[in-house]
Amino acid sequence: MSHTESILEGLNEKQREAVTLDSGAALVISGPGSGKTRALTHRIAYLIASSVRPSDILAVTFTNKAAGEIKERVSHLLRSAGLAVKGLPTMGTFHAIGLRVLRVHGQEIGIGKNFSILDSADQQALIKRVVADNGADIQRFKPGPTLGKIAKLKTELVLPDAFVPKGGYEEMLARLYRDYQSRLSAMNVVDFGDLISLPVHLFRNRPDILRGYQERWQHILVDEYQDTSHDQYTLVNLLAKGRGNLFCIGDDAQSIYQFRQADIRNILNFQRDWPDAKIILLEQNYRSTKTILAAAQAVIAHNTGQFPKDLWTENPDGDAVVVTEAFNERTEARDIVRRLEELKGDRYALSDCAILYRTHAQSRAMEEALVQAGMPYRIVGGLRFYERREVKDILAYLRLMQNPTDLVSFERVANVPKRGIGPATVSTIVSLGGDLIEATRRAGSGGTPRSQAKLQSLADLLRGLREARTDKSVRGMIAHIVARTGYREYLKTMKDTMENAEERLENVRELLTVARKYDDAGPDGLQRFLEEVALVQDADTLAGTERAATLMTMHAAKGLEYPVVFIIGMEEGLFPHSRTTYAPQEMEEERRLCYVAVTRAKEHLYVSYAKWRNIYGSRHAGLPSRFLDEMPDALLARRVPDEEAAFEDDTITYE
DNA sequence: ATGATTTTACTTTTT
DNA sequence: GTAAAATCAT
Repeated sequence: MSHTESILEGLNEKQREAVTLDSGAALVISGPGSGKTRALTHRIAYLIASSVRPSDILAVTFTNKAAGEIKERVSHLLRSAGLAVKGLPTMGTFHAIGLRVLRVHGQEIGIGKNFSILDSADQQALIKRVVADNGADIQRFKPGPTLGKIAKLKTELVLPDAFVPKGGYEEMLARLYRDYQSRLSAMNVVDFGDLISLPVHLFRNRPDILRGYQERWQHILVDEYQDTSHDQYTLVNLLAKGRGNLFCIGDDAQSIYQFRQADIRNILNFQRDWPDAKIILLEQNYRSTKTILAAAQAVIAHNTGQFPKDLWTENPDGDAVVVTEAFNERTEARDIVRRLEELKGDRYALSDCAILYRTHAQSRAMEEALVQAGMPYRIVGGLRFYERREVKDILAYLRLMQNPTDLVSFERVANVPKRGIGPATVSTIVSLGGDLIEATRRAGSGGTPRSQAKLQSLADLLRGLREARTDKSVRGMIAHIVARTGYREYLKTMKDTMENAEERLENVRELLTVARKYDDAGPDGLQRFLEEVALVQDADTLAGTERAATLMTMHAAKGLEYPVVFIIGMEEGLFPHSRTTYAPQEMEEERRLCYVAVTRAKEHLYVSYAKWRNIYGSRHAGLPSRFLDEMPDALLARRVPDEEAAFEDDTITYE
């Protein structure tokens, strides 16, 4: 058997067609459970088997997890096809690719080589300062939304100078944007948006540099194309305009990140951009029962302007979708726990079950019921590892070592652990600008003897840490920081419980484990470590292999599948969420989210709603979600559990 | 500068 | 209802 034959083995006709396409542009619309990753990985392996050099290939994904999985599967495919190739294609997230370009060409756009990356919380802190310092009304320019508007301008590739404000609000926004951006460069940092938009601007201004990348990446493949934003789209198109070999795969019906600037038009208008593009539809579903698939399709049919597709499956009909009306969120949760108990006795493990909800806040009632029943569970999302306070503190120290002008990091650690340096003093130091360690030292030569001493000791501490950078590994530096700052003692004195301090220390140890990878990296170790933690936010070791049910938002569930899926809180106002009910576009996105949630289920799907629900402390009557009405009755089995069980330990359920 | 108290706000979030 | 942020005493 030839190499290519081996790679094509086991693919269905459509998959094979996608994998073996000739050069040129192609769009593969891949329904849920239709083998999207399979098509993508086999395509890459096929190209290599057809003697394309691996280094000529660029594959772009949205998550590190996806990039890792593709890498893994491609090398496995190549190995089992008996192909010995040296090197693998360039595979990574949009942001990782952008970062690579910036590291090489930082000089050309004046950000140098040693910039660091601001994460979302840091951006938040910075924008607050900018809003305050410009005398903007905090009510009209709340940090989150303001940052959102700036991010949007960046994805639209509008630079501060090119932004033409209309009206007073935008006048101020323009000022804030300009100021925000100039502070970024003053600190020598970039935000996430810059990782994509700066390379695009670079390529537009420097065709010579673009040319080099076009030559280098002759085959470009993009995963989850429906989620690309305008700048990502432009980046891909600029690169692909070289050889014209562009392979995009995705599903317009699963576009659920428009609130994060994903632009569904990128996939819908693919043919306009690439008139000769081949379009292939993967419509066979290997995941769900006929019933589940039919329910999902019935819902999504209420949207307009999707790629027409007709999903089908050879899987059995399966059971009806069970629709449960609960009295309130607690009875809803208890009902699910009872159901989990039954399933557990049957042929399912808890790890086969996922409980999906629209908002994180909904997890609590569910958790309480699970804890009460002594049933193990794990929650995906919520507070992530790199967002934890202790981790951020240590990282801020490290970033300050790498980049002494990073004032966001400086502000974070200046008084952590508490050393009597308040906001007033910090802003004095910051206003001196430049190297903040140096600025601290200079600020320490004035003022009262008392504050002098404090500042000098902070300056000494930071200087000592920075010197440690030259002869210590990242791991050594973290240990050094913890030791020299008295961080351990600080954690213990915090008004937290003891176990909490222990848990926080455990997180610091976990950070050491991550850092170990860079032990042998030499002088670049720190920079590379900081890049990894900036770009890999979900470092939560997916140690969820134990027998536990999984709880997560519907967004977090995208790309996953479970034999048994529960969707809770199917009520108007919650899902679709009240904030989205009026704009048709957002309504359609909610519906796609429902489609995504439903199609996670392989064998059994349970959906539920509550007649009464506590939201922010007050009680609200709930109506079943319109999405339930959109599922044909023939596919549903409705039930209303006996409410007596609900009341027995629930005496204060009255008005 | 810091600890206590009140006010406020609150969808989703691959990087 | 909660948790973070703003405000108020010390």
